[in-house]
Amino acid sequence: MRLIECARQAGVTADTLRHYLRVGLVDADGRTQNGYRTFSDRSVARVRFIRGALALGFTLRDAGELVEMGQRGELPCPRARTLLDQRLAEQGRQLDQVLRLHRRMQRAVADWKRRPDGVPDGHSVCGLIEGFAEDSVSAARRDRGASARRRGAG
Amino acid sequence: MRLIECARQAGVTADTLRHYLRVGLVDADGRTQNGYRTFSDRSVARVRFIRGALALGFTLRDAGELVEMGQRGELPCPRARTLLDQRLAEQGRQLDQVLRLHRRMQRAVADWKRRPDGVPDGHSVCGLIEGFAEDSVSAARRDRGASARRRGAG
DNA sequence: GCTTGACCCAGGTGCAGCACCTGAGTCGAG
DNA sequence: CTCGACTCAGGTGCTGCACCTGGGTCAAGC
Repeated sequence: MRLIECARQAGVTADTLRHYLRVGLVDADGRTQNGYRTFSDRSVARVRFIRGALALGFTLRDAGELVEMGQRGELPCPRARTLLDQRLAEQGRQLDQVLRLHRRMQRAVADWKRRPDGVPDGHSVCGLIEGFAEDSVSAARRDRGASARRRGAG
Repeated sequence: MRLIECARQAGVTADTLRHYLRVGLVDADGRTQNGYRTFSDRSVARVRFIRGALALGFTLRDAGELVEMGQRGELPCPRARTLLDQRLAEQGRQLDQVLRLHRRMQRAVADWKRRPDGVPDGHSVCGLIEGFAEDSVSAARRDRGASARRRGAG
């Protein structure tokens, strides 16, 4: 089958499948004379696996690693357990940050209802943002500092 | 002052400031003979404003728009209110998806504790992921469908 | 045989928001 | 005049695709 049929059977767009080809997560079986790629059911199954992995919070790189282990005859499941634990922990931290940002935004919306628009005095761009910034920037700095430390440790 | 000093006073890295220069959010005052960029206190203030905006959930593009309005002598605050409402709504949807993913991942972790590693039978890559996929892929498809509809409407 | 139109192809670029890298310049100390 | 610590400018890489360009395919109709 050709690219679009493989994509359809796997439930992804042609662009998505092409992306997986580019980064080496999926290989075509071969090429027709005019250069079109051909695919088999195995490719469909692999794309489905990748989508399942993404839906569980794995990265594309993780999915590639697991696929390669399978190809080498190793058992990917233990590695999958380890990775899932890692990704869940990362997700938790990310979730934390999104929640923090969300609360900041809610506070800003509420706060701004009680404030007039700033005057354009040449020093400030937007008094609302700058007025709110003293708290929120330092809060954001704390957040970023924490994530930077995590990256450094990882 | 030179690039790194401006960055330090604004509380960002040199790379971040260079990024803002590249995308046109900040301009240097000029160049020394050897091509080094020079900055003034106004640049520092602008970078601080951008960081404040980011910390409130605005995008870099939003920040650029507000800055330009200020330069044209318009009052950016009303626009900032509108944008913040938009960004907060988007954030809420994103938060929703992250929460969904988080719960999926937690369910998978719990589920996998009761399951043995799959056998490498040549058909499947990782039985754990593929066994969990039937639910989660369709759930993820619903999620993506919803976000795609939102993109289409926006 | 030739065009029209609907689809499909491959490979390139763009997105957000930077971080990292390369190769070169600067500048005081020895 | 060399050494080393620091800085500079501009290029590339990251994630996971979506969109674009310029062409090929193929059946239907004249």
